[in-house]
Amino acid sequence: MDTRYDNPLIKQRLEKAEGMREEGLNPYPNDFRPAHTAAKIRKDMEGLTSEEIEAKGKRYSVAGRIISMRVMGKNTFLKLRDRSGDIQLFVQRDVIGRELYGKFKKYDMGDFLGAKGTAFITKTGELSVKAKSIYMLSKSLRPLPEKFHGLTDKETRYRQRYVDLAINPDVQSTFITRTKVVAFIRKYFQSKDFLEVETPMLQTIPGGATAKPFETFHNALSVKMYLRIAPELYLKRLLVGGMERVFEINRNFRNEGLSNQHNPEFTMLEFYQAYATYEDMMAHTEALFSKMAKELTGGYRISYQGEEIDFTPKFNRLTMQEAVERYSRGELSVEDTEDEAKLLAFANKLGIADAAKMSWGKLLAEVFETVAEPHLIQPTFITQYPVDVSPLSRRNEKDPRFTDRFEFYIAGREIANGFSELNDPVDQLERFKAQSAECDKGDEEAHWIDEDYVRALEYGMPPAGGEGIGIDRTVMIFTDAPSIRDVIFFPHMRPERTEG
RNA sequence: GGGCCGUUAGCUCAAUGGUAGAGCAAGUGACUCUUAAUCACUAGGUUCGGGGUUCGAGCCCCUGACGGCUCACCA
Repeated sequence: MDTRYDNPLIKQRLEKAEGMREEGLNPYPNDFRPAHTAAKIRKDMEGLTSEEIEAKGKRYSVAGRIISMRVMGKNTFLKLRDRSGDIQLFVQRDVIGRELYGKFKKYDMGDFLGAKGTAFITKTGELSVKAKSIYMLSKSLRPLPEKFHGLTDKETRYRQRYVDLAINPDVQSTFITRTKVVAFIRKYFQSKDFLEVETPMLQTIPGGATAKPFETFHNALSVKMYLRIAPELYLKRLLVGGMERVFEINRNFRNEGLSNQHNPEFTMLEFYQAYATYEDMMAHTEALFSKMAKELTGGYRISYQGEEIDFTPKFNRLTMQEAVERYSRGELSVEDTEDEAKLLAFANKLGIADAAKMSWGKLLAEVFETVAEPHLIQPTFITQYPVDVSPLSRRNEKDPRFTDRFEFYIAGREIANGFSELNDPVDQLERFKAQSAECDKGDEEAHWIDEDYVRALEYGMPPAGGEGIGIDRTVMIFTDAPSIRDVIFFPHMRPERTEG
């Protein structure tokens, strides 16, 4: 049963639309072509006096959504919003005619309107368009939220993002910044001779990360498939094939919990460069973030949730062990972290669950995450990751307990993860097998054995560095967004109506 | 998944267990330079759903749905 028109506010508007049809007018025409935007008019008239503007007499045509309307007898002021911003429209009965003005007064906030006219400045100093003619372009049936408080209910903002975008001005600018971030990244890697590629989202062996995948099924092939948790293993197959510099910006899917920093599908940049190491990856990261800060904000310092983040190179750099020492305030020194008993005692003190079952490397990583991670506010590289938490990274030549891997932190969050790639097929197979054993022990996220990937490595993969950068989290930093939901147009939620 | 908080008119919010209100939006009228325009009048509600306690429930209890924050897991 359709109850939508029970709402008197919607019914009224519907009746207005029907009234137009009865008069032979289409409430949804598509024959008006605006030649100008609000911003264009502003730019044209910038710095001119009222007299100069009127003397120009240039005719404009604009279109947009009515976001406010003040009828004052024979005059009406309304604000029109287009993609570039807002422009005030001044409509007078004696200009557009008594009959049209009478109909026009019944237009509603939210309607799309086209107008033609000349620019002028009102007595109170606002640049406006004096309408010579107006056109209803699309009748809005649902009332928009209130003009002063706007729409603040987060659930409605996320579920009905179109309303959020239409009336909360900062929302569009957040997503415009998102687009700029992605565009900047493309430009950066293209300038470094990287090729943008696309690899499978549907995979039979979900690899390249440790995470629970979404499952699906391909009917024609009659095979179980998974939405990818990372593109990594495919991109490295491209290295095997001789594509020495590749990057991909695309969605990953992980069947895990949601939070302020986790959406089930999220966007990841991954890039791989032959004849490079994790040091080169850190250099790219530093260049990318510092240049991006400059391009987006004009400077190296930005504000995130009340903290100043400084992207002036060089970024901080600590080994994992050094970070533990520093942020445990010396309670667990670098030397202590070498002592498994001391490390375990400290982990227990921190309340890390199942610490006794963990290997030394896993324990170190857990302790690091608990004690140091939240303090890594400024852009910081953490290096020297233990081999047992790094199944795809190249071993450090001086200390085989570690890999040549780093993670990049901003505002206490992991933003990127990069390493010198493991290209020894024998070592890789052993690590897959070790992960497989973890899997048998019940670790649902342990890496699967990907035989074809090992076969690819057996043909020979050039030494390489690779990295993944979380795009959503990066955008959060540059838009001062507290939640990942604020930088994803349509964040996932439970369905709003539960029928059946 | 755990804990805490929330859900009342289109929106933003009120309401000791005692007739559910306001502002904006809407309708009617006034108004030829407004900026959250102003003024007058009018209309607008299954208080998230279900059950219970009570003479009486928006409020108390139980239960379900959805969301926010947070912890756990992860990027």
